[in-house]
Amino acid sequence: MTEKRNILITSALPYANGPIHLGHLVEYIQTDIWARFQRLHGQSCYYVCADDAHGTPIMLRARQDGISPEELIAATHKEHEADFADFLINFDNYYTTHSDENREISSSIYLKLRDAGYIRTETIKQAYDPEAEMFLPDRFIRGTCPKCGADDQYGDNCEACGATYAPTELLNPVSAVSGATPIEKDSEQYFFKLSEFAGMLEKWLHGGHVQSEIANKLNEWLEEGLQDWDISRNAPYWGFEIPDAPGKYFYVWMDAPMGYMASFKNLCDRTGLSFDDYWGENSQYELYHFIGKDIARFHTLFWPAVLEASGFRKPTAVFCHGFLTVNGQKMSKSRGTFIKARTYLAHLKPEYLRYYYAAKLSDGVDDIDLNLEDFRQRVNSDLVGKVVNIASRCAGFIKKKFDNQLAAELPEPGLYQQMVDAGETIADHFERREYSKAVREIMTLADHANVYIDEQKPWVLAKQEGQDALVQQVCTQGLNMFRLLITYLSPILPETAEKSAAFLNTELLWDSLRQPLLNHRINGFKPLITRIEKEQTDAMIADSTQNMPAAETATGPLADDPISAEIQFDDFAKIDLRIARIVKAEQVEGADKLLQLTLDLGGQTKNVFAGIKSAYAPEDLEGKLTVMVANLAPRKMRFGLSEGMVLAAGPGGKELYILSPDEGAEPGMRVK
RNA sequence: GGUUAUGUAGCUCAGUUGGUUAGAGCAUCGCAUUCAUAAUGCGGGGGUCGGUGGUUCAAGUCCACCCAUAACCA
Repeated sequence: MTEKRNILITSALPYANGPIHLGHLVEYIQTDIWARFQRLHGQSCYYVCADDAHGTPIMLRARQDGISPEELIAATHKEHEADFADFLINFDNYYTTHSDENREISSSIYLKLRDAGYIRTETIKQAYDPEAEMFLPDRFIRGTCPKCGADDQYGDNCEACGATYAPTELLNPVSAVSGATPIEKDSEQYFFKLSEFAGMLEKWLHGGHVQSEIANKLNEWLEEGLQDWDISRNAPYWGFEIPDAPGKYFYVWMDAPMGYMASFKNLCDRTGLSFDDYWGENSQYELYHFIGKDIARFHTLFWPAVLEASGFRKPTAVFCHGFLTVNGQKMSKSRGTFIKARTYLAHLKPEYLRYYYAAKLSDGVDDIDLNLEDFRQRVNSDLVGKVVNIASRCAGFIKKKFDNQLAAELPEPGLYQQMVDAGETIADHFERREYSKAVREIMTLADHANVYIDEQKPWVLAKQEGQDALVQQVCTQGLNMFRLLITYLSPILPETAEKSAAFLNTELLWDSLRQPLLNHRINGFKPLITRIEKEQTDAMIADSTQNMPAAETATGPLADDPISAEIQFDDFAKIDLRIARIVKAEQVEGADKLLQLTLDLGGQTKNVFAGIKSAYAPEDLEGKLTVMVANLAPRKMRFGLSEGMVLAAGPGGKELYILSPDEGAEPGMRVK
């Protein structure tokens, strides 16, 4: 083997004001698999992380809960650590940004930046809450969007129309802290001169340190021109005070990435590792940050520039991943798809999720979808039906007939060798973070193994005289193939790998796979993974579903389009609604949205142009019963006379739903 | 609104520099099998590759515009 690599990797620091959810776990699982793979492959790989424990939201949240920020972050730290441990995330250190190490590192980096002339101050106007006596981050100002008029929008962008703006442009702004109207107030801020690093960053981003999609994005920012970065916040603020500036604190995004260093420093101090070997300016060791695509800017612009400016090495690479959707949509508390790590664990084993994520992760920044139906079927079919089944169908014979003793040779060494050789491709996929390809490759091998057993039919041989030796050999072949597969899967399924090692009575090491297990006594087989039942995922969703108070339901048909003014019965009675059968439906030449319908009212037919082309094909409508406004005054349209309306609901486009009566209704009947 | 991505079978995804009849897994259907946690094997059906134009002998792949989704916009 070539010389051992020295690797340090990190996952982004989760914010210490809330629980870990399945979206977070995409990243921790992705990183953990990579770390485990590197170690399994004989490399030195340290994996550190920490809670991101500073900033206004934590300060306010603690205040709201009536506890100190220290108490809040201590409690959250405990929860986070337990969640990660139970998802088998194997950190070498899980620390916090609110630590002595981080205070020292961020202060010393700041002083280096200042002494090198990379810090300047400038007085700018900022939003200020006169009642709470504090400056307000954009997110803590709410008001009416200046573009679309939507109420209760954040100070930086509108969730309704997507517009971005300055908090000062917001109409009727209020502080989310006190409800007071914010005023503008001068404040002296400390800026890091990011603009001086444009040349370095330009070079860096083309050096293969980021994915192409991220490089494109960085290019765009560089072309716009880099502005200096405001790294200070005013008291009251929860964080570290800037050494030479009383009342000024480091912006949370300044000391958060330094938390990577601080966590590692803490590990070094405990274990005797050399911090400088990893972070020194000329370090030859590898450093990787796994992050979500939303925080690319902080890790690929600010962070390399700060490291460069303060005499540290820059990351070897920053790996971005996409977001998690559940059942094809954004996670939603009201749909029950905002699933906390803890809630998941109450119903399901962590390895199911580790496997499913692995089966979908690539080296790209695409979002991945957790489709719960697919999740169940995929995990059951791949892990239980294919992989573990190989062990399960061989183990019985070895136990019953051969007292758990494996044969002295493999009947098909060629097949075994093929699977050993495939390990190289699989390792390559893991290395390049193409886990989905690695998984597909491993499952193809599992298919081969099952085909082999199916062809050899040990259950038939077992009933034949004098074939015992062959039965033993076939099952030995099968179990050795299982050993290969589960070793390849061990970065993804550490617990099952451990159980399998106990079953096979051996260690699972990538490098010893070349040598099959022969003349070897194994232990009794117990089910290694059980199937996911639909009840389990259903219960998890039910547990996650929060009935949102009506006030918080920001969107939805009723919120978007409130109920109209009250009417009297007479008003309603004027409308003559009738059941109608669509006897003919056809395209209207030249019309974008219309279909021409011929409606039978039981003896009388009416011609109606309906704007439902985007949602219905004519052939799907013919023969259907629906409801029409029969006494609507006819209206001459470009394509002919329309003699009524059919009733439909929905916002438009593909989302249009025409009404249909329950069975038994007949054309011409009045609807009342 | 701008930018960067994404849009391929019911579901989840592959499709290299444009090149025969667009692939896989799961689901579904049929057959076989019963060693195995109702697991396995063989076979079948299923797609106008988001839409519309264009470049080309040839477009899922390149270009333009449009639609939808996501992230970012200090």
